[in-house]
Amino acid sequence: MGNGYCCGCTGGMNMDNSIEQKWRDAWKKRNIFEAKVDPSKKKFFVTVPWPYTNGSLHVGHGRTYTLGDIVARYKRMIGYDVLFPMAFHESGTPILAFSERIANKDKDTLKLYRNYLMEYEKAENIDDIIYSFREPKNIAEYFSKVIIKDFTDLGYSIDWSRKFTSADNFYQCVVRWQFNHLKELGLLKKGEYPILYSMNDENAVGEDDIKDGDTDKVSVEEFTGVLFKGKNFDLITASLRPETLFGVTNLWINPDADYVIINYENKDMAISYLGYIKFSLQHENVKFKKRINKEDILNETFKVPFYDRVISVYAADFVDPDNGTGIVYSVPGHSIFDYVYFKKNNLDFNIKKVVETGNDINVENLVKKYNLLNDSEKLKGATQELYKEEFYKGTLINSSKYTGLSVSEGRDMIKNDLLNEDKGIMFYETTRKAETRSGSKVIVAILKDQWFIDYSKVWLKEKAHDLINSMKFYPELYRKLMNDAIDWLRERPCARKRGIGTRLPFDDRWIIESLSDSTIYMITYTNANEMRTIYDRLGDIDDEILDYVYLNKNIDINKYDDKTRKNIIDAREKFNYWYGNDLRITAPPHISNHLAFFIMNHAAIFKGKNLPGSLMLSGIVISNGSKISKSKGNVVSLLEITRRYSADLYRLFIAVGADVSSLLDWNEKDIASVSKRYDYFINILKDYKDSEENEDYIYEWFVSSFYNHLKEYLINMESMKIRDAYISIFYSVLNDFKTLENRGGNINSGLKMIMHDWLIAMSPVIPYSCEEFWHMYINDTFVSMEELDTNVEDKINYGILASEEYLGRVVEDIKEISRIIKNKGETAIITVYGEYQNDFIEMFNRKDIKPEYKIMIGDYIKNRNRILDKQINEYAVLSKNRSYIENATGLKIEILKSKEVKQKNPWPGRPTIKII
RNA sequence: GCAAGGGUAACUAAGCUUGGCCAAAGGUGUAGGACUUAAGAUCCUAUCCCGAAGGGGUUCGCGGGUUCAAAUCCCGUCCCUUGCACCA
Repeated sequence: MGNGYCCGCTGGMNMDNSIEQKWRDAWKKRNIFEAKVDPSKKKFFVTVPWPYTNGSLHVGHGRTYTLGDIVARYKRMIGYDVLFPMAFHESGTPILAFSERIANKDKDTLKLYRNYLMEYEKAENIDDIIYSFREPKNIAEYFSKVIIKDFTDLGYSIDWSRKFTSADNFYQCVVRWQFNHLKELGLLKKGEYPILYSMNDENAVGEDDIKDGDTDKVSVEEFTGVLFKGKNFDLITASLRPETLFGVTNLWINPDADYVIINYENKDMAISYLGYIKFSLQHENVKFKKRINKEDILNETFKVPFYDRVISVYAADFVDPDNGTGIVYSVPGHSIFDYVYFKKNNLDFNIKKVVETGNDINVENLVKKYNLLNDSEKLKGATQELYKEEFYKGTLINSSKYTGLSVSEGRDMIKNDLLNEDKGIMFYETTRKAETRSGSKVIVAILKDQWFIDYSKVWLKEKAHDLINSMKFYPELYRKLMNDAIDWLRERPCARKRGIGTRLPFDDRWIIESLSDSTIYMITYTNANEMRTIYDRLGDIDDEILDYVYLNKNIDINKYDDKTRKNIIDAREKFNYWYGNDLRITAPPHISNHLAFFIMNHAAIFKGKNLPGSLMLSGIVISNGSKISKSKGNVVSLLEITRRYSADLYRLFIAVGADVSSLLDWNEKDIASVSKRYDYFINILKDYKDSEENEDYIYEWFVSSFYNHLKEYLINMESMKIRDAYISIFYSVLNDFKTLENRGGNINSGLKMIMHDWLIAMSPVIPYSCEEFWHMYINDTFVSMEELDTNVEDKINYGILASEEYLGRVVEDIKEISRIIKNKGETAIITVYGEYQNDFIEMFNRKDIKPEYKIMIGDYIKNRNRILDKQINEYAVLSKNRSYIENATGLKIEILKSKEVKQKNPWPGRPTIKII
C-alpha cells in the first residue's frame, strides 16, 4: 500500500484513489482538455446529453457519458482536434416541482434528497442545504456541482470552460432566435389541446405532480359524447366505442348520483354533476341550469341518433358518475357490463349484434368462459379482451350505411359524423382516477391557444430523411428506427404555462417546453464564452447578431463597438470552425423525442457541414439483473462507483462489459471478472523493470501479434465497435503475455517492446492507470495527449504469426492423439511435407499427374481444405521450438522431412504425426 | 394490434451483415491437476456423444426451402423483451 497502490475493495489491485486525484489535478492545472482551434488538424465535435440537474447521476447515466469520453480521448489520440463540452439542463417542471414539494415538507421528497445528500455532505449540513432547496435555483446549482465532481472523478476529458445552463440569459436569446426562425418557416401553430389539470391548483400537472404518476401512468383518453334527443331535454352519454351506436338498447344512469341540466350551444342536456364540472373545463360557455331528479330522467324516453329508435333509461349501480358524463348507453350485444347486469337482475333485454369478428370470442362466450355471472373479478379483463378482439378483427354489421366498415374505420366515421351533425361532443377523461401529491383531483381540461411545432410538414420530413440517410449510425439498425420516428411525428405542443425555461418571444404567456429548447443547443458550445460576453455588454443578443453568427448572414457589423464587434466575429469563426456535431451519443429512448427534434430542427435551420454527422446509441443499463429503480434499491450512484471501485475499472467495464448497443448489467460477478484482468494488467506494469530487449523468435512473434491486435483495434474503433476494439488491445494482449510466459519468454522484455504504444492505446479507457505508468516508465508528457502511430502494417510479420499458429496446431494434434491412444508413447515423430508433396500439388493443379504419384490423390483430396496456402518453413519452425513442444506434450520429439511418395502424406500445414 | 430487437451447448454470451478452417470465442459453473500446512487466490487441463491415431456422429427455438455446403441466406411458425408520445 505504501507504494501508492491498494488492495481495492474488490479484492484486486486497483489504482489508489490518490493516484487518480494526482492526475486529475495535473490535467486540470494544465487545462489540457480545453479545446483550442488548431487548423493543422481535423476537428471532431462530440456531444452527449446535458444532464438535468434535479439529482445526482447513477451507473446507468454514466454509460453514455463514459462512451463519449472514450471516443473523445480516442479521437484526440489519433490526431483530431477534439471538442467534448458539457452544459446543464434546468428547463421544465421537475426542479420546480421538487422545490415546491420541499417547501411543503413532502415526506418522500425530503427523504429522496436526504439520500442524495448523505453521499456528499456531512450529516450536520444536510438540513441547511435541503432548506435552501426551496429555491429551485439552488437545487440546480447544487446538483450541477455534484455532477461536475462526478464527471471529473471519472476522468472525463471534458472542456468545462464552455459550461452554461439552459437558464442562462444569453442562452435564452439563442432559444428565442430559434423559435423566431421556426415561426418564419411556418412551423409554429396554435390549437386546442387536452391536458391533465389540477382542480384545486387550477393548473396543468405533469407526471411528477401526480401521486404515483411515475409508476402508474395517467394519460388522456378520448370519449365521444353522444347526444340523445328527449322531449324536454337531451342526454349526453360518453362512449369509447361510438361504432356500437346501432346496437344501443337503452341508457343507464346511476340511481345514487347527482344529475344536473346544463345548457350548451342552446341545448339543454342532462349530465352527472361530476361530469358537468369536467365538461365545463373542456368547453366554453357551459351554463348550469338546475339540479334534476333521477325520476325525471327515468320517466323520459330518448332517441338514438342516426337510428331513429326511441329507448328508455334504466338505473344501474355500475355506472360511475365520475367517469365521463355519468350516463352511458347500453349495448348488451357488445358490452359485458351491460349484458351481465341484465342477466343478474333478471331483466328483459334484446341483443342486437353490430360487430362481426368471424370467431367465437363474443360477449356470451366470454361470460361463460370466465363465469362472470358469479365472479365479477375478471369483468374488466374480459371486457379488454373483447374490445381488443373486436377492434382488430371486427367488421360492422346491421349499422345502416356504416355496415361493412372495419371497427376502426367505423369508429372514426361515426364519431366525425356525430360531431359534424351536432349530435356529438368530444369529452376527455383520465385513464385512471388520479390526484396530485397535494391531494387535488386531476381531470382533463382543454387548453386553448396551445402552441405546437408542426412536424407534420412534408418538406421538413423530406429534409430530415435526407439528413438521416447522409449520417452515420452506430449501430446501423437505428437509421431505420430514426426514419420511422420522423414519419410518425406530428404536431408537438412546444410551450407550457409553468416551469423553468425561455418565454416564447411572440407570446410571453408561454414558456418553451423543455425538450423543444434543447434541440440545437450544441451550437452554443462552440462559442459560449463569446456569446455570454456579448450578452453582458449589450444586455441582449438580437436575432441579427445570431443570424450573423450562426447562419453566416451579413449585417452591418460596424455599428458595434470594437470589443463587441471582435466578440461577434470570434463567435462566428468559432462556430464555423467547430459546428457540425460530428457525433452525438445518447440512448434509444430519445429516438422518438429528443433525437427526432434534433434531426428535424437541424434540417429546418442548418445546412451543409453544419448538419450532424453521426449518431451513436448506447443500450440500457440494468443493475444486478433488474431495471434500475429506487424501489428495487439497486441504484448505484456515480460517486459510489469511484469510491467503492475505481474510475478506471468502471470505464473498462463500460468498454468491454457489453457491446455498445446491448444491455449492460452492472453486477458484482461481472465486475469481478473484469477486475481480475485489470489487476493482471496493473500487476505486470507495476512489476516492470527495465530489461534487455530480446530478439528470440517468441518475442518477434509477441511484437507482431501486438501490432496485429493494434491493427484490429484501430479498425474496430473506426466503426465504433468499442468492445471488440478493447478485447483486441486488452484481453488479447494479456493472453499473449501468458503465451509468452508459457513459451519461456520474459514478461518484462515483452512489455518493454510494446509498452509505449500499448499505454497510449489503452489510455482512452483507463486513463489514470496509463497516465501513472507513462510517467513512471516512459515520459513526463501526458499520455492523454499523446498521438498514436497508426501506421502498424510494417510492424507485423505475418509469417511469424502463421508459424506460431501452425506450431499451436501441431501441439494440439499431438495432444489429441496421445489422449486417444491410451497407452502413452514416448516419442512423437513429426514428418513435414517435402519436395515430392510440393511437386504433386503442382501436378494436381496442372491436372497432369505422373503415374507414380497417383497413389497420393485420395489422401490429398481428403485433406485439401486444411492445407495451408501460405507455405512456411515447417521444419525450421518445429526444430527451433522442439523443446517447447516436448514440454507441452511430455513426449520426445523427432522431426523428419518427407522424402518419399506414400499413400498417407504430410501436406503443407499438416504434418503426419506418429507416436511410438 | 403496430414497430423494433431477440431465441446458440449446464448457465451467460459472441458468431449471423460478407454461407465453408464453426462442435461453434470469452466468462461462469463442474471435474482433474500444479502451488499451498490448510482455506482462499492463481495457473494448467478437460467439459455434446462415440473412438487405441489427428476421425466419425448429432447440435445453434420449431418446420420447410435454396446450395456441393447453412447457426449464418429465403419462406412459414411458435415463444420472449422493449416502445407506442408530450414526459425529462
